[in-house]
Amino acid sequence: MSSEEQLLKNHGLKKTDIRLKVLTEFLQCDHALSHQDLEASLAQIDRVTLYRTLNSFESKGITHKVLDQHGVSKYALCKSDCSEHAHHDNHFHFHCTNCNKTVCLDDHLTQTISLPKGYQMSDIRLNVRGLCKDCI
Amino acid sequence: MSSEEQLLKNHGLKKTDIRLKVLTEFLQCDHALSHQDLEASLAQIDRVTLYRTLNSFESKGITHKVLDQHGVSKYALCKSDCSEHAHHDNHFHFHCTNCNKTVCLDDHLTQTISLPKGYQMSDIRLNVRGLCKDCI
DNA sequence: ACAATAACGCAACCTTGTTGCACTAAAATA
DNA sequence: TATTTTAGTGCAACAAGGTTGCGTTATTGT
Repeated sequence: MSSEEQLLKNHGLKKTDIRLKVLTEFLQCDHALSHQDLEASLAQIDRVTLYRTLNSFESKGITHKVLDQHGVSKYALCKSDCSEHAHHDNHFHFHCTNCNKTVCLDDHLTQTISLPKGYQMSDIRLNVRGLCKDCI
Repeated sequence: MSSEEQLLKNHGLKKTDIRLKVLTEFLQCDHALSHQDLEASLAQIDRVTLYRTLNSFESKGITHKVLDQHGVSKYALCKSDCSEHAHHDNHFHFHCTNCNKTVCLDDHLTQTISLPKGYQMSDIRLNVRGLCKDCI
């Protein structure tokens, strides 16, 4: 059974051509992919189906979503134990201001953040912007 | 001269009715405002003009832009010495997951972030999500 | 007061993303 | 294996956020 099929099975999703193709893209790629990226590499795929595919991957914990520097959604495979009800995607993300690629970083927040009185934190999104290795 | 007029003069923008009204909104408000917020409180304003107003405020350093948790632009007055060429908006922002209000926090990043080899950081966006004082 | 310049208002457009519905394919069951 | 259930797909239509072009109007420096 391919990695793609394994992923679908493990997360309780039916095996379909489109899902397998989209997963192949993710597995071959070292950065986060936008809807537009995927539409380009998988021509002839219906855009609505692709949106729905990305949404079910996210809600089943196969991928996590990150908004890039322009507010556009990008998706990347979850490293490990994300489940339907809890994403563990509080790691940082890097956005290249030149090529617009987004990559996951390994770092987590260590400093404490002081909030105004009465505020309650649930999670944190830290986005680093700059130039990636290919754009320096 | 009103604070609104002062702000326009200091940043080299012509004084117009619309700009004064938009600035009044910002001065009266303790959280960041979206285009939609402003369109609602300043009815009868042309939406394109409002977009252009917000863009010139940002490029002249009167306001800074922050993307909220859904990727929608919100604008808030800059605290002090932002100029045309350098925003100092590396402070954190808080997004309430209930009422969707965005506020500026005073904290800055103190921890160092390790990037992959060959990557270069230019700035950081840290967004805290949670519940604000009115939504707990 | 006047000319130069910047701002405004409108129409049209683009991109990202969603919803409804009819049709088709996957998988569970018999 | 044939059937039935269930989920996925494709299409049309729509909505929100945001931009561009262009003619008109207002602000400001002389």
